[in-house]
Amino acid sequence: MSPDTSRSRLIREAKTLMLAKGYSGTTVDEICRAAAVSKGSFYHFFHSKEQLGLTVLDEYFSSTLQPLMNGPFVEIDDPIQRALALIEYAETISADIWAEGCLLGSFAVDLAETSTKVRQQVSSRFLRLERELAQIFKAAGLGKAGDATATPEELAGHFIAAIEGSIVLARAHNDTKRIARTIRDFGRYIKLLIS
Amino acid sequence: MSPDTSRSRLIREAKTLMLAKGYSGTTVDEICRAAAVSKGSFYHFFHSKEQLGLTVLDEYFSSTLQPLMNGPFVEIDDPIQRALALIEYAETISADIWAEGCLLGSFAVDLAETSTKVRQQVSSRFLRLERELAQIFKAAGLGKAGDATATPEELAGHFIAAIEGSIVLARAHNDTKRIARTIRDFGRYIKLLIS
DNA sequence: TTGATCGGACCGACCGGTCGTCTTATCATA
DNA sequence: TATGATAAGACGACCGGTCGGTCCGATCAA
Repeated sequence: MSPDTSRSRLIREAKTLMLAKGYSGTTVDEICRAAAVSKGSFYHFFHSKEQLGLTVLDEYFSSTLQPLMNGPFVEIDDPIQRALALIEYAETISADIWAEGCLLGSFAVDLAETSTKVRQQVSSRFLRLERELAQIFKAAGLGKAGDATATPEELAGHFIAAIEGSIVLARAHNDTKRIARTIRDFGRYIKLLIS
Repeated sequence: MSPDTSRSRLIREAKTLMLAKGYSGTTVDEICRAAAVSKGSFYHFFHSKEQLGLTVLDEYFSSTLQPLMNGPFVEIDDPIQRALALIEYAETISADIWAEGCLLGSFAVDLAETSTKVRQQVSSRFLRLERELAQIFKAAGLGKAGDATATPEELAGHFIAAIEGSIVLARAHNDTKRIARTIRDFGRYIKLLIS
């Protein structure tokens, strides 16, 4: 599963450290030390710290965020029940997958005005999530009405924002449970829209 | 209003730079250069970078976030209309006050695991906002019912999370309007709870 | 033998922070 | 009104250490 090569160790330790202290707050020396790899080896595998960052971002998305969209809810046929199950699933696993923060959000805050390349990667990955969520919400019949109702895209944006924001608050208050609580409340909103 | 002393210039430029590049990504030399102040003077006014950070945090809260809670809505007598006006007010001014990000959220992400002092300051200021919001929601009769309804505190937490998260997404997508859009959608939720 | 992998000394620039010195405003005393 | 003591403010060279990144020789499997 995780091969434990020098390269994979560098990525893994970089992910942990950057989640804890941000991109700028994490040094290459520190990553090398944690991965028990020399600096020469580091620059054999990555030609810059930024390139490692992009690689870590990719790994984070496909190993942590993508699985979220492949939860058990995908097998539910009724689109309304599927949408509700998705939110419930997110609530259930939230404490596990976001206990240390979210790398997309962290990189967005840290690097949006510093590295265009990172910003674009973060943006496109958030958009991918948003599109998938909007599709599920739309299939559930959400956001079809006139003026006063949200579009599926707005609901998806609200959902992701609530999650990302609650991750920030969880860090600030040192209280992981906040994430699940906020997701649960977003679920109440969706239930109101359905009924 | 803003005195333009060396000290105030240091705080102002530090705020701008730290919003743009985060705490770790901003150096003391850089702040001194932007404020046209020598390094000796910097350490005459602040005995460390962290102390400047705490000062900037304080200034940011009282000059940017506290005014949000003193908007025109405070003069509305009907508690329901007041709650709705608060959300609308937040939506209106969101593009202005959060165009460059939110220092509370940024510091939470950057420093929560590095500096206990900063984390506590961020936490207590988020809590202050949350309590005030919860009070307004509670007065509007929100969250009094049984099991299936959110408490005023949960709604306030959801509101702040949605705002903080949308600020992160706005940075990621380089699109400030996202913040207002998310706040508007939270307003729809509150309207549903009222009716 | 060759190319991937690894090791770590080394680089110039920059980090947060110190220090001694100079200038300027304040103010009691003569 | 002139004087001298005091202190706040300003300055930038300087400190040891660390930054991201380079370089080249050693090691190892094919």
